[in-house]
Amino acid sequence: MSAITKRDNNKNKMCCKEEENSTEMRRGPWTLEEDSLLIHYIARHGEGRWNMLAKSAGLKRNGKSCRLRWLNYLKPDIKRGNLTPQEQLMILELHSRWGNRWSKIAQHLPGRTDNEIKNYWRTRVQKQARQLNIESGSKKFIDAIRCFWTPRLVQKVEQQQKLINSPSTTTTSYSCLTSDTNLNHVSSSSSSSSPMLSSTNYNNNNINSVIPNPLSCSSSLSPSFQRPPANFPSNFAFDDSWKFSQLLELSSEVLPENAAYMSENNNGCYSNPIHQENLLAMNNMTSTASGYYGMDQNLMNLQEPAATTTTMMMETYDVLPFDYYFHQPTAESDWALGNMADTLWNMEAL
DNA sequence: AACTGGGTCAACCGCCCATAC
DNA sequence: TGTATGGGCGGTTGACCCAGT
Repeated sequence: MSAITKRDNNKNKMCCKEEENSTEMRRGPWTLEEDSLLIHYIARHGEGRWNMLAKSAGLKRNGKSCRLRWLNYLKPDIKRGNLTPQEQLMILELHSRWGNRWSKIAQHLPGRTDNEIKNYWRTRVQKQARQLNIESGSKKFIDAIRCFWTPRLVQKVEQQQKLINSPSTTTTSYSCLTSDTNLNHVSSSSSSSSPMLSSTNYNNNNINSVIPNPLSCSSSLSPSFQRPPANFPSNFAFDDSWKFSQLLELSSEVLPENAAYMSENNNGCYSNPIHQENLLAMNNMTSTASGYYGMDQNLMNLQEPAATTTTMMMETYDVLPFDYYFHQPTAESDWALGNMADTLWNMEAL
């Protein structure tokens, strides 16, 4: 049932309450009349100064309530309906970067509100974690997302693209996350964009090679973080010509099978030395380290993105493919990967 | 038909920060 | 510098829906 219908159901109830407390601020569900007042007032005078706006508009609401109603429900560009796989994928990606920074995440999902994303995370993602009896934010949870849910969503996106594109073509335009301008604003002043999320062409065969088969995932993975292999190209750099397919090709050629190591801090959180020792050295770029669900951001020395939006996004996304590539599940999480494979792979999108 | 338990999501709460004075 | 106010944010609540019994 839509919120409007729900609101209508409450209308009589609220009206009665309003009569009782006519001099007090109203609370609870908004009526159509209130919505209309707010919409028309903002259309004439614009947003902001919410307390004053509430009074001027003749609403018996406090400013915060008006602001919330407008931003989460009435604003014209609010997108309705279920989150698409692309959007779900985006949320997983961005949450891995920023944690529960819902408003920040919402900025990169046009038409979606922080409240909606927060609800999605709590009702879908955390629910799945509970059902699997794993703590959301735990390492097992991270592995589950990386090894199963994300590839599953990527596959869904891929299937959608196949439907859109000619079935005869062998190369798919992986533009899922920019197709509806999700990231256009992110890299607005630069031609560079997220390796994982950018509009990038890649070969279907390579896609299949990096989407782990859940049933073989745990057995084929090294039990810890991996150093970049010795033959990893030292001149590899993220720049405008960077293509996701490059990494996919590398993944099949130089997937490290030894020199595994990991570090663990006092809190049992894993730090990723790759960022400090290798990626920084190789690519001379800013480490964003944390990136992983539930990690202590102080311990991980998470730096808030700098100055411009473009810079911020480049800095934060650049590491992503390496995270997915090198940050292999640990031995302790192998149980999860093995035991959860069937459950997760058969699971509908979050 | 009535009840129940779980899921969803709009709305609220409380805290924090920035700004004005 | 201290205080008041506005606004933003993440966490939580509770009304409602719906499927199962």
